[in-house]
Amino acid sequence: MLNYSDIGESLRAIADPTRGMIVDQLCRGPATVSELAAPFALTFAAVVQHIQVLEHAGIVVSQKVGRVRTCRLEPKGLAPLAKWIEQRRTMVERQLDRLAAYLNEEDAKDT
Amino acid sequence: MLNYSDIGESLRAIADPTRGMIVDQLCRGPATVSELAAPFALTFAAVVQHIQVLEHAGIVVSQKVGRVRTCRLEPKGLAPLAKWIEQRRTMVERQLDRLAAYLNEEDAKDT
DNA sequence: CCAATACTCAAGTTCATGCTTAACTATTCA
DNA sequence: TGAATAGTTAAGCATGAACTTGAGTATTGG
Repeated sequence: MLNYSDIGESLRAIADPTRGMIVDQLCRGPATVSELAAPFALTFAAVVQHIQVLEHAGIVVSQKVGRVRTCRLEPKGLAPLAKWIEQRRTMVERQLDRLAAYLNEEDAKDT
Repeated sequence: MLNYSDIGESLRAIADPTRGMIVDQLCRGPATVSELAAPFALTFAAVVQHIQVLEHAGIVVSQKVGRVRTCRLEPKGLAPLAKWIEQRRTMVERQLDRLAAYLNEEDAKDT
């Protein structure tokens, strides 16, 4: 069972609006740092810092060729997060099932 | 296609460690505000504020009976988030497939 | 009815994070 | 070689979010 400590960092990484939109952008394919920075009304340095956070969290990988750094999403990066959410969703479903079963039981007693 | 604006609030809601652990706890079943507060070295008020954030984000629902408020996870609360992540994961997979196909093509040319 | 419980709310403080500035390195190209 | 491009890094500022305090309401039990 995954718990919060397993996903905290990636969660905090994508929780920032700018970083969330960078992920959205990288979904459409790899991009350079300049390309990623272009849509934002931020300094270059700010965007670089965001990319560093995403890389440290294992969500983005990059490689530098010459003076150009190209970033892309790490395929396995979002996997633990997906798993954590899915685990919680199924547990809540099971809770609902148990509740329904309990209510049926009570109902049967009454009649 | 979901984009960041659709999930930003729920993402920011669960990105906080305390709130993440509250969600973890609620996974095991409904709990009162006092029960949720117990594990933390925080004031009651702080935990109440966290619960309010989770409720506002649609992740937690609660009802008050007498003086006791009982909280549980909203089954649909994490659904958009799960969908957003899944969309991104499949898009990255497709990128990898395209890359593999391209590399195979190049390979064929060389031989 | 009084005390204890369970929670609510408002106001003020503190601290982390995001942002900018500015100075720097490395690469490309004319 | 010199200028432009692409990115890196460090330092400091500033805003918002998390937290505390303190005072309040509503409910329960003896």
